[in-house]
Amino acid sequence: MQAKVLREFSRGRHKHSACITDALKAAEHSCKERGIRFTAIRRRVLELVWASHEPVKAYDVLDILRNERSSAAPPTVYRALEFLLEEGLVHKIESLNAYVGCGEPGHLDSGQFLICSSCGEVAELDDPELVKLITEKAKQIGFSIKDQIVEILGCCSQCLSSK
Amino acid sequence: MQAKVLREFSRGRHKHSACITDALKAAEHSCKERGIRFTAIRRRVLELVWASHEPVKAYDVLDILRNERSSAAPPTVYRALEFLLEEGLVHKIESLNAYVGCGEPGHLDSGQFLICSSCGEVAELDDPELVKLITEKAKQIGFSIKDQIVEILGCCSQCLSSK
DNA sequence: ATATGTAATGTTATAATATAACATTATATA
DNA sequence: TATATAATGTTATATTATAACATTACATAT
Ligand SMILES: [Zn+2]
Ligand SMILES: [Zn+2]
Ligand SMILES: [Zn+2]
Ligand SMILES: [Zn+2]
Repeated sequence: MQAKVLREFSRGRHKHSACITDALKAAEHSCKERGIRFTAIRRRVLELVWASHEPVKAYDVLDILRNERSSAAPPTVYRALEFLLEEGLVHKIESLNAYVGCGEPGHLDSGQFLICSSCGEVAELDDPELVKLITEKAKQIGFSIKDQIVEILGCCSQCLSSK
Repeated sequence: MQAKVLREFSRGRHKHSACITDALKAAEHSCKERGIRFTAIRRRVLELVWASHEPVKAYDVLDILRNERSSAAPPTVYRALEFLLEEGLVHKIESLNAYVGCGEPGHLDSGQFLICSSCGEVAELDDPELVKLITEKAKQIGFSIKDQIVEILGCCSQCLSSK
């Protein structure tokens, strides 16, 4: 069984503007469905997080936002990120203190992240088999799982083949 | 197949001083074997990281160190932690920005951490089966693994049974 | 024992990441 | 339109981590 890829590596040139518009459209839809406000700030922060396939730093988002909105300050960004995290629209990469857009808003389990140390991009998998094994292993020692963080460091296929 | 527990939850009262002395002894031995200097600062920082079964913050270590050594400053602690991380004597819990002692210095793979949100303690597993599955899943999409981070959040058996 | 190079620590400053607390404004709906 | 709630503005500060350079300790060769 192969893992489902929620968020891909960019794999060379592709029409990334489509990644962004898809993500925004999905977010809009998801929020509308849940009766939740997808404000201009939240939308713009999500757009900036999706600027590339690399994880984005909160203060890099802030630097851009400051040029557009004089009132932008750290809480502006962190509140928007908090909202987006809660709604499952972005994920935090804990080992990088950085954020990535979620390729499939609203999927249940938290994904597994592949981090390429060569190109810096991050992909997201959703692998029920892996989640299940982790759950079982924990259960065997009497531990009850609420959430799990899986961040896999290495080199993506694109970077491997271009060596 | 059951995961090997490298670092246990404390499971109620136990002679924790033995955990500390064991860890220091193991570290001393490991460093001697590798011809590496286990200085007083490094030893003391490791001892403080092992103060309990909960992960420890760098600045909490620093606060204690300052009372013992007037020259203690952030680099004092971060350098010691960096050394201990490199030697496999401690691990960083990325999702908490905190550090735990390694229950079995020198084991090869990075472990899997169980974080109890009730008591705050952290256990470490070494499960080759899990490592293997993660490696295979990554391989299936052409990704080559260098390292992996697994942090499992939930509730430990001790806390579950005391509810 | 002394010189020499390297590793470790000291010291000061600052960068990077994140939150607290309270004021103001916008939005929904009664 | 009044009211409650959610969102944003604003200022300050907490937390986590590193840069850069000076000094000291240690191992080893002479
Ligand atoms: Zn794209
Ligand atoms: Zn890559
Ligand atoms: Zn103990
Ligand atoms: Zn517990």
